[in-house]
Amino acid sequence: MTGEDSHDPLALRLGGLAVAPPRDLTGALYGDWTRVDGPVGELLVAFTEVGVSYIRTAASVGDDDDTFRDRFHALFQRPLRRASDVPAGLRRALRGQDAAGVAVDLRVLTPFERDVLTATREIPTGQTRPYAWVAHAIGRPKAVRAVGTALGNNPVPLLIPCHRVTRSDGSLGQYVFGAELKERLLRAEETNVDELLDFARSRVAYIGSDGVYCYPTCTRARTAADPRGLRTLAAVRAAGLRPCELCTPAG
DNA sequence: CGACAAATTAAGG
DNA sequence: CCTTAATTTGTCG
Repeated sequence: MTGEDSHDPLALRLGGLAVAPPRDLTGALYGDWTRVDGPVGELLVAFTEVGVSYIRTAASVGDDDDTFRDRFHALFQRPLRRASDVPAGLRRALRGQDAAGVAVDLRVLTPFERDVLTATREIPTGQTRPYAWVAHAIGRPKAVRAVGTALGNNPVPLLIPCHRVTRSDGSLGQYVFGAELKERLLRAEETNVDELLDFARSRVAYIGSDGVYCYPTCTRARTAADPRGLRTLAAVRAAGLRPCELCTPAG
C-alpha cells in the first residue's frame, strides 16, 4: 500500500542496522504475543524474529488484549498474532535467572535509550544501582535525568530490570508500573529494601555489599561489613576500600 | 528549530 | 526538610 516509503520512522531506524533477514514473510509482518505469569502477576509479552520486544503487566493494560495490541502497534507498526509458546528461557529470566540469555528487540529505540537499557541489564538480581550509576556507565555522567526518561520508556520491563535503578539517596524512585510495584519487585528478589530506605533517611553515604559502591552526594561512607560505622572518604581509602567512581570520577 | 516534559541531582534556605 | 536551578534527551508543533 504505502510501498517502501522512506519516511516511515521504523524503516529509517532499520536502515542503519544489519539485521538478519526474517525466516519468512509473515514473521516480518506480524509480531507474536502471549500471556505469561510473572513475579507480580500476569504479563503480556510480545516478540519478533529478533527477540522479546514488548512487556506489560496485565494490570497496566486493564487486562485487555486489545489495549495491549494497540500499544504494540503504535510502537512497532505491525499487528500481533497469538503465539502458542513462550520464548525460550523467558520464564526463568522473569524469575531473575539467566536473563541475559533471552534476546530482546530494541530496534525502535534511540541509541541513547539502547545504551541505558544495555547498562541496566548488567545489574545483578538482588542488587540496585542509582540513576547516576547508569549515567556514568554509559559515559554520560550528567545525563542522569535523561536516564530516568529512557528507563521510563523501557519496552521490556522485568526482563531488563529497570526496577533495580534507584535514586542516589537510596529512595526507590519512580517506575513504569508505579512505585509500589517497584518495591514489591525488589523485595521479591530479596533486595534489602529496608537498608536502602534507611540510607535515604540517614543521609549518610553507603557502600553496598559488593564493597565498592557508594553514592555521589557523600562526604562520608559506611560499609555493609560495618553498617554503623561512619567514615570519611579518606578513611574509606585507608581501610583499603575503593571509593566508588561517582565520588571520585575516573580519570 | 524552539519549547516542553521527565522514573534526577545537589545546593541553599 | 523543603524548594529550586541545572542538565540531558526525546518528542511534538
